[in-house]
Amino acid sequence: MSSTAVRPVERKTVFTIERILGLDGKEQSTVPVKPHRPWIDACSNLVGSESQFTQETKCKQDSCDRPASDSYKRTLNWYIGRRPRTAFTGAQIEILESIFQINSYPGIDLREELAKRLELEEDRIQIWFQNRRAKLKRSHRESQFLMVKRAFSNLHDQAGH
Amino acid sequence: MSSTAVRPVERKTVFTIERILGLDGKEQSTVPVKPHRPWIDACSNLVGSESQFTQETKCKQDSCDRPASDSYKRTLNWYIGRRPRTAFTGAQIEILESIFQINSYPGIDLREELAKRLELEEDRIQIWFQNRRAKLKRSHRESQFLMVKRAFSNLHDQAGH
DNA sequence: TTCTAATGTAATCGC
DNA sequence: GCGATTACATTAGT
Repeated sequence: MSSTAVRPVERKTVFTIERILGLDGKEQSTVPVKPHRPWIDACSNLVGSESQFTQETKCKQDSCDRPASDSYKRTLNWYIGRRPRTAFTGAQIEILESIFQINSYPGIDLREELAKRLELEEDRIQIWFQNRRAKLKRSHRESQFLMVKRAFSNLHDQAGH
Repeated sequence: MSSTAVRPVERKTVFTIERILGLDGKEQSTVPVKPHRPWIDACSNLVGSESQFTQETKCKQDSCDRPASDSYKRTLNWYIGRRPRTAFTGAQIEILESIFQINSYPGIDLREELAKRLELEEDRIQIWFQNRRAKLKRSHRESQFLMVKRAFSNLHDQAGH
């Protein structure tokens, strides 16, 4: 496919098998790595331990691909037992937000303190601040984009008349 | 002389947790975080641009009101801020489903390809696959639940006689 | 009503 | 820690 053929018409890209399977580009080097799941211990050590991962991994990732040729990799060992999503209460969010206004990079001691106060694990706090910073960054990027766009519109308007 | 005077309080830290928690909920001049609404650019850059986001955030909250008039549904402000629901055609669904059978995690290149073919935005494709995966997972959970329930019933039946 | 497109965000992985 | 991506819970449109 990649070889140059003497064709008058260059065909558009086609649904190749590789592409549909998400295999185009590279081959899978799927070494199943056991992810870090500390909270699983409590609830699932009764079942046959050998089938737990082989089965699950397979059924979720038998179609999982390698880094696609022109973009990102979704070649992660697909989440086997993902931590149950934490639902923060309104009061917790309120506190976290107010801290965030003052310090968006709380050190370990402040995080521990918060964890104690809010009755959350320190890990949840850390993740929350990470995601919160990402959100802030997104919003900044977006408003910047809008401002640039608007500036261009204004230029156009002025030039047009 | 050698011993320092006993002071009841000597505080150097200003931002203690207590302090931060003490003023919770009062003056958070939080910069309103803007949601990601790329499609607004295309259709509403003529209107007064300064009110665009202030309006939209609140209208999500109390949007659960009746339309003032049925004919103007689309133009009323409770709709602002949410992408109009995409209605896929049967043919589009058919293709998407057939791809999904093979690969439920299409990479960016396959998604772009699909987008071109089906005349959809790549984002619609991505969201579709996300929702489709969620649906599959739901159905798996449900059937598993049924199987477990049935197994229990059988146990009961056998034990009961 | 049911199903599902869209949204927000917690959790995950790789760097 | 960050960027990218996913899963999950929820809202809302048809």
